[in-house]
Amino acid sequence: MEFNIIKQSKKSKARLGLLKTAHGTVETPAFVGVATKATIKTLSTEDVERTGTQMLISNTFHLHLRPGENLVKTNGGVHKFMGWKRPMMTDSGGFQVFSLGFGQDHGVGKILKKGEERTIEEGMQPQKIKITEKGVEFRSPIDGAKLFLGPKESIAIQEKIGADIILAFDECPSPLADYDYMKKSVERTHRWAKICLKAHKNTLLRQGFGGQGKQALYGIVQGGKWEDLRKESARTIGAMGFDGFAIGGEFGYEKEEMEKMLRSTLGELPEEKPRHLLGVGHPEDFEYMIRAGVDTFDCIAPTHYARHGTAFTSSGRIYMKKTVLLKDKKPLDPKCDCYVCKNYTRSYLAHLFRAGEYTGMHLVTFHNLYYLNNLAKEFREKIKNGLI
RNA sequence: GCGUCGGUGGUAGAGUGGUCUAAUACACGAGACUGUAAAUCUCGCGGCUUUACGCCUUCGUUGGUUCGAAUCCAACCCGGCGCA
Repeated sequence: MEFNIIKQSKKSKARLGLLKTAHGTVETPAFVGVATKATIKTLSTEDVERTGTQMLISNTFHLHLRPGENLVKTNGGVHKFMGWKRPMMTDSGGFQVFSLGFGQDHGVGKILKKGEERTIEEGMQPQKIKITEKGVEFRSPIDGAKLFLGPKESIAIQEKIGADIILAFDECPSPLADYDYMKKSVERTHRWAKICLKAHKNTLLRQGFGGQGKQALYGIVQGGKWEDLRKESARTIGAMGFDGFAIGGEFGYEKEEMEKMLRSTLGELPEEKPRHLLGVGHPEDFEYMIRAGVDTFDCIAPTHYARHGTAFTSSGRIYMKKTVLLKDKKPLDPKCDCYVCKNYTRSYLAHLFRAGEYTGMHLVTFHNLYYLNNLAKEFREKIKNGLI
């Protein structure tokens, strides 16, 4: 993997870049589609290409559970397995430490709403999983079987899955974590990062080091909403020799606060290396993330929301189940060039959603992904033209 | 015409003397969702209001029994089935 910054904005930290991998080049800033189980739900891989998606992220934990990394490997790796020709990354399973742990216990997402008062203190453990120095004991959501995932395991699995970019195994701490919990958690994530780096280096040495197919490894910065922890984490991870970086966890409530936190975090990382922001990407997030200097970012919103009936459009969100839409013969988004907007009416899409037809989810998923990819493209244009 | 079974909220369908505005499901309405536990979840769904488990109105219609009826009785109306 190679990363070239083509243009650095003078107005902000935004930059235009080219992320080159063995499976092609990603023009950054770019939206990364979430293909957790090696598929964008409801779309064929060909459909995903047609949405303009440049890169996908799959998940170590989920592919390990099913079908198992060995099966992926015997199919020639995840690209061949799913027929995807463009770049790919895999998440390490770190997010599942949160979502299957404290996230599920407290019914909260990674970004907290204002007014939440519960806290997680140092030493506390989630109900369903157990976090130790070695890693995390999980229960399979499929059959309840006991599983263990730690830094070494995660890297070994990701090497077999074979994405272009893999991530260090981290703890994605709950936004409810207090300062002391966060501090300990970040320190452990740093220790795990070191183990991941060493494990992957050993693999590369065994393989004869380098070559076009060399898998890049990103370190993950944590620290929650505390600026000192974020900076410390960025400095520590930034100095370890990773190929790039990912920012995980939550970092504030308000968009302005998030931008500020992101900027100070990214300010501690080596400029020349790519930064990926994990799991943030509502349309409203694009501007501040890109202005802060984020190169790539993934988010389940376009695909997840689509299946739940929410479309992202140039005039805001549209809820597909509203009765009034049945009488609306306009395209989903008149300003969009995607084939859904060119060929179908809101009326028809609303009908499909009311009827519970899969095609509705498929079409809105397609549109949402197209819309976000196009939005990223518009921001690249803005950087190019010095507007942002 | 006789016999028989049955008529419950938008629909289907529980309930067979008080704890019934009436289970449950669906439909409908309003929300939520940011490295996917998720084609999911939450809330509302007779009316009114000082939003309380307060008042009023509802279980085909009318009348009756009872302290009290969706529940028991009578007549009537409507529907299914059987026999003429």
